[in-house]
Amino acid sequence: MSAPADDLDLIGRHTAQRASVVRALIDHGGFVGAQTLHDVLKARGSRVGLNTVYRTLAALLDADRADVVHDRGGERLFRYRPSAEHRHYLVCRACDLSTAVDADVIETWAEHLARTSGFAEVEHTVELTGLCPQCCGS
Amino acid sequence: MSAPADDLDLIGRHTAQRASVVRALIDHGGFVGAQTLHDVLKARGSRVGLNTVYRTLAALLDADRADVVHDRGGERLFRYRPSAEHRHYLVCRACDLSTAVDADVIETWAEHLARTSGFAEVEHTVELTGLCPQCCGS
DNA sequence: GTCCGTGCAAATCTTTTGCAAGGTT
DNA sequence: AACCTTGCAAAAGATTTGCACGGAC
Repeated sequence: MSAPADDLDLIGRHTAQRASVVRALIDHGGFVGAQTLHDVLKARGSRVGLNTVYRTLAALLDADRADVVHDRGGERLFRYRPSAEHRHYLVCRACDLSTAVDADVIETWAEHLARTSGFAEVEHTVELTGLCPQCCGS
Repeated sequence: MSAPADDLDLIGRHTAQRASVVRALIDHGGFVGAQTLHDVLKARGSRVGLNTVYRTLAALLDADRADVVHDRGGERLFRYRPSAEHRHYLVCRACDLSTAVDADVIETWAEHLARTSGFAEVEHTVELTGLCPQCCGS
């Protein structure tokens, strides 16, 4: 079981609202939209404002404790990141199941590109989607 | 010089509006937002509706004649793709200068992932940003 | 002539912001 | 007590949609 308190230290003051947002994000286990997370919290009885959800997620991103991808509708989906290390994910387009993938190749390539392109402060985003074994069979 | 007529064949009927949208996208040379493109067209005197710009861009994406990236504000930026082949770009965060990069490594990695992950129809998006030589010096 | 594309405006949707009230340190 | 955080509502911004008209085939 994770300890949201550790994460809260990274994103500001300890409040019940932020704790419940972080807990809900962790419990969800995969990528989830801010509005969906808000709905989940409401269903749980947590009276948390939508903008608090947004701000908490933004703070987690700032602290490198969350990853973000764009879904096809332009909505941003967030996923909790237990460690502070950079990660990439393969997400199922049908059920949203997401799995972290080994992307050392990408990191190496990105570093090489940073050195040879003349560009500074090179950052990269990699989004992988597909149909998971469960979904491509059905 | 490119021939928009060839592109129009891919996206539906030949109309002056679509031609001007495609022409403007090509002339721009880099990534540009739909609304900005609309402004450019207005400045040129082309009375094209914003939704026509959106539809034309969507049609180009469908036909693999355009690439899209997300800027930090959530806006989608489009770039004309002369050939139908898959490409990746390194975009300057300051001036939007974009250059295509050699991403064979990525393609190979993505294919490998598709074979080993159990996922089907794996697609990938790679977005690279940095500060170009012009901008990181200033 | 038929059907698709266009334009205008309104609607939709996500995300951000203003401000007073309440909680944290 | 000082300052940050919350919540509500409204604003902002991008993209899509409804519908009547006009052009393409």
